[in-house]
Amino acid sequence: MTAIGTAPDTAASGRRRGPSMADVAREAHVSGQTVSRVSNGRHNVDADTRERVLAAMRKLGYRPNSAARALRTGRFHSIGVIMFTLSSFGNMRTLDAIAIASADAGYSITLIPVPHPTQGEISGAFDRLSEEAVDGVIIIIEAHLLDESDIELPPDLPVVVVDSTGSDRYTVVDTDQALGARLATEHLLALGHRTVWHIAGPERSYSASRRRESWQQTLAAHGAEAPPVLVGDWSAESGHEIGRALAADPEVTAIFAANDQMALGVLRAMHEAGRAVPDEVSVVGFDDMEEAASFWPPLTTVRQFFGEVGRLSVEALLHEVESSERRENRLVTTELVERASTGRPPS
Amino acid sequence: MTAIGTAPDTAASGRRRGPSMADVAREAHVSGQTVSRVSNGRHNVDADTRERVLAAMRKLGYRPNSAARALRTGRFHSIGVIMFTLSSFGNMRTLDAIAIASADAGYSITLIPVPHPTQGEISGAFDRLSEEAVDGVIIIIEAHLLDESDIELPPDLPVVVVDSTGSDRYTVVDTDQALGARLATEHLLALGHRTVWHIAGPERSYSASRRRESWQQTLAAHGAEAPPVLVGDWSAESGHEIGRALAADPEVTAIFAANDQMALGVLRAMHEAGRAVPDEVSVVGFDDMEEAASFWPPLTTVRQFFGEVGRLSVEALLHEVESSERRENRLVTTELVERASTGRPPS
DNA sequence: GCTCAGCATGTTGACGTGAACATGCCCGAT
DNA sequence: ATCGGGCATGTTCACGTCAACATGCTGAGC
Repeated sequence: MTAIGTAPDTAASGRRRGPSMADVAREAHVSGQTVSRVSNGRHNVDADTRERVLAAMRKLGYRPNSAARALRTGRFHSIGVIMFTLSSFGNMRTLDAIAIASADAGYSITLIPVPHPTQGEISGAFDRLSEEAVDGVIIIIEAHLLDESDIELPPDLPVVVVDSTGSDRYTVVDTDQALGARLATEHLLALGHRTVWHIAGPERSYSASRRRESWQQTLAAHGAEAPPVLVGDWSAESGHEIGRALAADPEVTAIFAANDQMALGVLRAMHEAGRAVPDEVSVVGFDDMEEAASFWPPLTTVRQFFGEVGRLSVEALLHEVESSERRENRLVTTELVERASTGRPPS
Repeated sequence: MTAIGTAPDTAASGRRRGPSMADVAREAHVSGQTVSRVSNGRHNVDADTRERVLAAMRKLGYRPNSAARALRTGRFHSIGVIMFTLSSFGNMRTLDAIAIASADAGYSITLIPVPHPTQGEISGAFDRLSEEAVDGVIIIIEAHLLDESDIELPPDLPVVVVDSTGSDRYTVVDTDQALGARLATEHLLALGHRTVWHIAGPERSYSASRRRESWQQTLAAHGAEAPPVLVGDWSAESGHEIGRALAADPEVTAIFAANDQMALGVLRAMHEAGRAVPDEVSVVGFDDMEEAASFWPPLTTVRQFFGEVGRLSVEALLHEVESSERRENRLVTTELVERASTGRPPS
C-alpha cells in the first residue's frame, strides 16, 4: 500500500525532537486541542477519550514542550533567585525553603549566581536576568550593594527582596534583626556584664548594620558604655582574629558576634588564650546554624527562621505574579537560644 | 499628521507583553531578521545598521523572548540540578560551583528539589523534570536511593551523576573517597595508633559506603584489627551521641569521622568527658568545611574539591549537550589537611 | 416534533524567533 | 561594458502550544 519510507512517523523520527501534540493527536485519533485539554487536566473531556489520549501519550513518550507553552501563555512557571555564590549558611537555608515552596506551587527555580560581589557583577546578573525565562525574581543580596548598583529591572517583573532595606519599589521579606540583636545584648547585660562587645559583619551588609545598630541602641538604653565596633567578614577566621585581640583584654567579659561562624572563631581564640567560656567570657552568636549546638561550649545564639523567610518570599512573589498586586512587607521574628556559652561575669 | 490613537505602538501598549523583534524592526526601519542577527551577535551586519538596531532596542526596552527562542532552536540554555534539599555542606558547595561554571558557559541553573529522600519523591522529581525546560541534568543524590528508584529519564537527555556508582548509562563525576579515607586512616596509624575507629555516614549514602570500605581495607592492609562500624547520619548531633560512647572507652585513641560535622560532635563529646584532644584521642574528619580550621582543636580532615567537582560536571554535561557524545568519567582527588586534632597516642 | 441548552470535540490562528532561501547592490575581473 | 562573487538585508515559514471560536450531537422541556 504505502510506498517504502512514506510513513510520516518514520520520516519524522530522524529529528531530535520528541513527539508533539500533533503526534499524540494522530495516534489517539483526536484533535490536537483535545490533547492539549488532557495535558492541562481540563474536565471537559470524555473519560474514554481522555484514556485514549493518555495511552497515546505513554506510548509515544510525549512530554509537553514548555517553551511552546511559555510562548503561548506568556508564563514560564519559574522563579529567578539572584544570590551570591559561596553564600552564607543562612542564604542556603533560605534558598532551600524557596525551592521547596516553589515546587509545591508548581514553579521551578532558576538560579542566577553573582560570583563576585562587585557592582559590575551585580549589574551583569540583572542583565542576564532580563533574558531569563522567569515570572518573577527573589533577590538575596546585601542590600547596600544593591542600592549602589544602578540596576534596571525589566518593568512589570515582580520582585521580592530578602533581608534588605524597606524600599517602596519592591516587596520586602525581612528578618527582625533588631529584635535578635537586642535579645542577645539584653541577655548578656541581664547576666550582670557591664557591657557587651560586638563583632559586626561587613559594612556593606544590611543585616550586619541592623544588628550593630540594635546592639548600640540596647547598650544605650541600659546605660552601658559602648565599646568600639569590631568588624569581621562573617568568616570564622575573621572572628578568630578579632577574638585574639579581645582575649588579651581582661576587661572583656561578654561578646556578641554577628553570626555563628565568627562566634566559633572567638571560641577558638578564647581556648587558645586559656580564657574559660563561659566562666571568664560569655559568647553569643547569631543564626543558630545546625552545628552551633555542638560547638564547645554549645553556643548561645539568636535563632533565625530561614525556612519561614523562604516560604513567605515565594508566597509574596507568586501572589504578585498571579494577581499583579503587591503583598505587604513581612517581618520574620527571631528568638534567643540559650546554651552553655553564656553565664555570669567573673566576680 | 497622524490621527489621534492611530500610532501602532500606542495601540499595542495595552497588552502586557514587552516589545518584540517586530517592534524593534519597525523602529529601526529594518527587517526582523536583521534584529535577530544583531540580537545574536552575528557579524554580517553593517556597523551603522547594528547601531541603529541597538538604539531601537534600548529605546523600546527590548528583551529577547527566551521561550520563543527555545521553541525555535530546541535549546533552553539551562541545566537542571536534582538534589536533596537541606543537603549537606558539600552539596551546597558543589551546587555553587555548578552555578558559576554554568553561568560562565551561558547556561542558567534550574533547581529541582527533592524534599524527602523517599523513592516516591525522587520519582516525582524526575517526572517534573521531564517537563522542565532543560538541556541536560546533573544529579546529586545518594546513589543507593537512585538505584532503587525505577526512574525513567527522558531519552536523549544528557545526564551527569555526581558522587555515584559507576553506571554505564551516565557520565559520572566522582570524588576519590577511597583515597581520602585511606589517607585519614594511614595518617592515624602512622602516628602510632593501634587501630582507628570509624563513624560512618548513613547506609544509603554511596560516599559513606566508599569511605567505610576504604577505611576497612586500609586497616586490614596494615594488619590492624577493625573495630565495629558505628553509623551516624552526617549530623553533629549523631557524632556527639556516638562520640559519648567512644569517650567512655579508654581503648579508643583514634577516630575517623566520615564528615566534619560528625567530627565536631565527637570533639564536643570528648570535651564533655574530659578526654583531651589530641593528647588522649585523635580525631579526623572529612570534607574540610570552612569552619573546620576553627574547631577546637582545629580539625585534621580530608579536603574535597567541591569546586572542581562542580566544574567538571558542567563541562561534561555541556560537552554531551553540544556534541552528543559522552565524556569519560572523572575522578576528583582528595588530600589530607593536618591540623591540631591529631597526634601520637598516649604512651 | 421542535427548540435550544449544554457539552464534547474540532478548526484556525498567533505567540516571537531564527533557519533557509531570496534579493539586490557594489566592485573587481575580464 | 559585462559578468559574477560576495555581502548586507529582506521574505517566508515552522517550531508546539492554547485561546477563541465553530461545529455537531444529545436530551430535556414544551
